[in-house]
Amino acid sequence: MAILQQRETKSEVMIAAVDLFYTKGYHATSIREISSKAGVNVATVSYYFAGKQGLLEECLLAFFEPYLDLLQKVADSSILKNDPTRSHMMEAAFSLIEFQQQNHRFARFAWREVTMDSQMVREMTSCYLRKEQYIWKLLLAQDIEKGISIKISPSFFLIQLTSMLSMPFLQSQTIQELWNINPSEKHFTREYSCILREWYLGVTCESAITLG
Amino acid sequence: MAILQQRETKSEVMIAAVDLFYTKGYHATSIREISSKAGVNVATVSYYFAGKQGLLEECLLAFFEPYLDLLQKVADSSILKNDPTRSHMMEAAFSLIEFQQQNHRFARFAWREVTMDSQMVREMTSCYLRKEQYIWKLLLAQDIEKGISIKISPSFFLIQLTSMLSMPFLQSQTIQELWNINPSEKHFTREYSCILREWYLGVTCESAITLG
Amino acid sequence: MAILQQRETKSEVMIAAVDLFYTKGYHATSIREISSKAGVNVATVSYYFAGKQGLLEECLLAFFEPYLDLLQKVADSSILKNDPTRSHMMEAAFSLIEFQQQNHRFARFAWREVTMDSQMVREMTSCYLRKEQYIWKLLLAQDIEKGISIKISPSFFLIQLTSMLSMPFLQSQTIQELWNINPSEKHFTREYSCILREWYLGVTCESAITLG
Amino acid sequence: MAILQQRETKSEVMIAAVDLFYTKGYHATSIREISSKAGVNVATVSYYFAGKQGLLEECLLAFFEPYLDLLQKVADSSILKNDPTRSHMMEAAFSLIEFQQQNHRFARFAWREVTMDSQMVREMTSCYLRKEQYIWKLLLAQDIEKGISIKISPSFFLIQLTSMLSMPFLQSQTIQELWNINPSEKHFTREYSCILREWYLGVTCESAITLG
DNA sequence: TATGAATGAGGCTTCATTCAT
DNA sequence: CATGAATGAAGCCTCATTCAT
Repeated sequence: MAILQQRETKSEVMIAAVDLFYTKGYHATSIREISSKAGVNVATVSYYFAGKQGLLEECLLAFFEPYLDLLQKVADSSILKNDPTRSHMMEAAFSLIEFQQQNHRFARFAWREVTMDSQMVREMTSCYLRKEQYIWKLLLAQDIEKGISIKISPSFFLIQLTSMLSMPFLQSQTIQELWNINPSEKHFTREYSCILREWYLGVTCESAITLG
Repeated sequence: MAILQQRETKSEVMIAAVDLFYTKGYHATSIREISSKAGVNVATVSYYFAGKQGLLEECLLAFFEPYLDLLQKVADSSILKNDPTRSHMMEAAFSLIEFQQQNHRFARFAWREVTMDSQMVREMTSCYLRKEQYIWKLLLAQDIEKGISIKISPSFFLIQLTSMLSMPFLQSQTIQELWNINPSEKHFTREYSCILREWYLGVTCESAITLG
Repeated sequence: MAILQQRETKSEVMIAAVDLFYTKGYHATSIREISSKAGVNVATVSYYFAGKQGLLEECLLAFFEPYLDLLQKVADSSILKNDPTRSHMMEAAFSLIEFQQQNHRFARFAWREVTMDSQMVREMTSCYLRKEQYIWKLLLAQDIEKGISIKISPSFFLIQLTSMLSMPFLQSQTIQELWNINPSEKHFTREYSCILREWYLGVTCESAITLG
Repeated sequence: MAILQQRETKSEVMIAAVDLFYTKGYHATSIREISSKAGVNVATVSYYFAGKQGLLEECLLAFFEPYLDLLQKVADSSILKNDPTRSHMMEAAFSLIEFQQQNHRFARFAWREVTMDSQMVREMTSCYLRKEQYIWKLLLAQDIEKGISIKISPSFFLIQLTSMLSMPFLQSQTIQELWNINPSEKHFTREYSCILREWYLGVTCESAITLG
């Protein structure tokens, strides 16, 4: 139970932190705000995360790790099943949209923070984004094997895809205000998958593949 | 000459500021860093911009104002010429890419800052982004009149277009590291216009229109 | 004991603050001076008092609250005893002189600060001085009931009395230099009570009342 | 005319300064506020007064010099006329009240500033207040010669008198709020002279002297 | 495990002043 | 005479952190 309590306190701090990072950004948020929002003492934050930077790292990991795990999982099962009638690439995309919608605060904050260039961010970029790229290339290769042909160059295709995955969360305010699409609402997943699908149909040639 | 000198000092401060904001973000940058980079006294910043926030505002305006002016100018001339063989929408897009490439630091910093939700940002969003949206809708309507038909819904089309305009600058590090496309280099304009064109061809039906 | 330690640090800061406020005035005193005089860190001041203004407020309260409490206490006991042979009004005056002599630094600083017109001062004035006036009027009415008759109008009487209570502390330097009466010395209480008594005898008609 | 213009600018600055000193005190007032209130450039203040402290000194002199001159003038004429039916002491008091009422802002600010103990204030005190004391003693001696007898000790008498002369201006807010006597209004002179007269009658024995 | 006291560093701003014009 | 640019110093405050408990 002691352990549980620790877990609880710790994750409450993280939730409060992400909430504030999401709104104001990492540097504009003080650990005093975080701790008071979480209802714990200021020292507790340093105690659990060894400083503010440690908290940031854990928060970023708490987003990127499951993000990559999910992508990996979809890729693995896709290889296992090897269903020729489905674009597992699109399936991965839909999953990631759903995951991000469920953690949209994490998503916005994480993608924004990756925009800065501190040493820590560069290290994370090197580690996670490369893995992500690797998996996408794999999935793309698989789709192509299945007979899907893309009208544009594979590089451009992947750039467009990956940026479409982060964009609505990163620029959520703009998106929401101008187009009335809100990544914080549940049905966003369905709506945005629709947009993705239309884009996909636009840039690929028709084939026997169905989009889940 | 006195005025000139003032202008010089002031714009040197702005240049230094944008450089640092671009790299580390607004809140992580201290005005001491800015002033020492600009080679002026700390107090000079507050003297010219009435505080750090004032500096931020002027920097944002220094990006969004010409950005919108450019878009407006292209829209105006497009209406004047009314050349049925050209997509003035794409021409606008190319111009904005070029403008942003020439001011890529401004661009990254501005789009990132728009990601935060402070009061000031919200006011700017209301003012500038709405105007931008309005012009795009106008241009789109014109293109459609000319006989271009888009395969996806107009809303989705504009969302994709506008996010493709900011994305490479906002996520420049990721883009560069993974795909070796560098928005800070001159030839990026050409390369990225290429990507845009392919996307455009993918989501529109063939027509007599040529893309400049 | 932790609480004790806190109290100690906090009150050491207050003592240092009043010492400096007394000498140079609130605005001319920096919290650096205060903290260094108190032997604590600069941040400690803001930690305990939430800023310089908070320190000022607590210092003023630390004077006006006991001041009013004392007046109230004398008034209460005066009503209880209802001794027809004593002017409880004068007794209250003597008590307040003694209290102020014991805290003459507080007194000078407080009365001087009340001289400024900031919002905070106005609020304090509204709160404390009105209560004080109310009690004086009560005491005066009681004295009159006992048969004391004042030669001058009650209003003028109270104005003279109250200003004689604060004057020697507020203008202590002048008083001391010119008349060699020093509010910081213990025997001032006796001396000044003498002055008060003479004044009182001058402006009231003789009666059976003795002045304590 | 050039000289006149200088005079005008200079005195406009002084008027603005006293206005602000009166309200917020010397240290809480910045020369930027003063200069902007006076409608001149910041540098002008340092130009005319050789710094902020110089401005303070001139403002204080601008009060104490005419104050003392007035007192001296009344004393001189009193000696000349030597009218046995008038208390020239009271006449001096009435004159000083009138003078202070006409310059009530100066008065409050000056008496308050004398409350601080900086080196400059001490020097001024030494110079002016001693002269004042000297004249009062002279006038008192004259009155006594005329047959007026005071019930209280001469020292106490002078202390009471001088403090009654500054008190209403120094503690004007309190006085005004509690007793509705306003030193900034013209008729205050008459009202307060009345209070003074009653006090005087209380502490002196009846005589043939009339109070103007 | 969790806290409150206390701190040193640094941040932003304001101030009074100077200097060239 | 009067000004605007620019500055160094200082002011207040907030921050992240540590330490004893």
